[in-house]
Amino acid sequence: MRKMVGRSRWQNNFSEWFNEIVQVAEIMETRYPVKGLYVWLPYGLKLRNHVISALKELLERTGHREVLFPLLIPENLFKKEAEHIRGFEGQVYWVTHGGHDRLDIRLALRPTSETAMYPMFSLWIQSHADLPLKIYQVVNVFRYETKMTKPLIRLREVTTFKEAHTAHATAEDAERQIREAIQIYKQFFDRLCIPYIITKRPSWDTFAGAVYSIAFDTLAPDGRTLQIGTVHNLGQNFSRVYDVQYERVDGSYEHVYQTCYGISERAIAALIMVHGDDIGMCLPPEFAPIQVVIVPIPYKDVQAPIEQTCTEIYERLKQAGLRVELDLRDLRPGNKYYYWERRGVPLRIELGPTDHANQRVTAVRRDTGERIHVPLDRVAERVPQLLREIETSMRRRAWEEFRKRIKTIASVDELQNAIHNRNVGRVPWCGNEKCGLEIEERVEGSVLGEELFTEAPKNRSCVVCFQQANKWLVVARTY
RNA sequence: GGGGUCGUGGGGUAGCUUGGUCUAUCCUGCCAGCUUUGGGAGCUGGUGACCUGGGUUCAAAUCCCGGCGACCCCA
Repeated sequence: MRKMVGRSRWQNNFSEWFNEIVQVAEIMETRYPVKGLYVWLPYGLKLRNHVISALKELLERTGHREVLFPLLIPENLFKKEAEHIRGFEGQVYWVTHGGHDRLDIRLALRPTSETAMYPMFSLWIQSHADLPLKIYQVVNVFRYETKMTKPLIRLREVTTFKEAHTAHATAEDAERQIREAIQIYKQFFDRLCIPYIITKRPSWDTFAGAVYSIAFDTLAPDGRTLQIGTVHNLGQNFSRVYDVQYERVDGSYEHVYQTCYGISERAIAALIMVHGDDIGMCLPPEFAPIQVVIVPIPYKDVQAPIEQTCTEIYERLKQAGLRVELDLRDLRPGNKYYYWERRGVPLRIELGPTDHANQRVTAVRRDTGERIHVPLDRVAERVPQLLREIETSMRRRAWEEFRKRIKTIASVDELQNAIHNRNVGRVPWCGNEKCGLEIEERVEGSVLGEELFTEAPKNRSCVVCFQQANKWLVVARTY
């Protein structure tokens, strides 16, 4: 049996690895001549579409309806909510001209869509019967990043922003919606086999205009966390400004309570990085553009029958609903192995003279390198089974690796040490903003927030002020 | 926000310090042919590059300035 592929470059030269794989696996063309903009290639776009479908399915199943808003937002609407604009104004692209004419009102390329949508909400929502309103869209958004850009991770055009927006009659219902959103995102990332930690962002890192923000973070091989999803409770901050009111049963009026939540193509970045190794990607079968590749090994005297059998297998798997590719190119088998392995195809089926003589194929798992002989007449049942096994073990392995790198720690010094060693630190915290900010001063990481869905620390003292701690604060280097 | 390094065929590079036989090196890729096929085969032939704009100079891949782009470090 072949040993699992190494991960030294993946881990120690992650940035280089990532940039190379994104290109070599034909996810994106990174040479587009504008900073922070990239081209989706056919293979990458298929991957992207599968990811989008999975989330759409989860959103539709929970009563969200898809819409599509314009890209341009007039300045006066965009600037209505003071906090919101304060958070975004430094990174907005403005359209100032139409042809030769200077526009009277500048138009923003949406950095996010609250200010485009909520004026419409005020037209759409009249009575309590219109609530809750739950919509989403998958669009591009623009943010003028001044920092170094990186494909799929830090972009000036986020091309795959899956944003949901909801409106509710009561604060309680908005809270319920937050919990639903978290459940949806959990299921989504579970399907992607991406591990995550959920935190409530600290007050100084809340989404501009939100009451509070909750975020999902995963971990890159280089020890930085990657924010892959956010859920915001907007309270009535926006509905007051955009005058989104509804009429109650008793005839009185109230502003709606809102939430919004979004996921970008960072989910795809996570998919690539979390499951990668030194050769390249390894994609969970649900999302792999090609789930199975068949590689014939055509020795001269048996070439025709082997290719014939491969074609039959190909047809059979295709009929079983799998995304399968038959590689008949005139290349050596080894060359083809590397080719498909880099692209993350989860399962390879080889058929050579020995297999042929024994009426079997050799299946090779991308995640473990394990070789499995499958009788020809059982291929159609065994392959889907193997794909399920691959998914399960990919998910388990990813979570195991993730958990190992979340370190529970009792002092600031140890925290700095853990972060330095490419881990995520989890420290007892009193809940005071001052202590949180001091931690950011004293270690080379940032506060992700207070960990949610976990037991509060017992008999522990805050690592800064040594008062009774009631929360776990998660700290890491971040993207 | 501050500092630094760099830009040569599709990818990776040599050449730059000391300007001139650079008609630009090597590896890889790609195309054609032969030969091969159980982990990146071999041989032959072919294809293809000095980021951009200005400046210095008899002469610029090489020196200077701007732009665009890439990467790294610090806050």
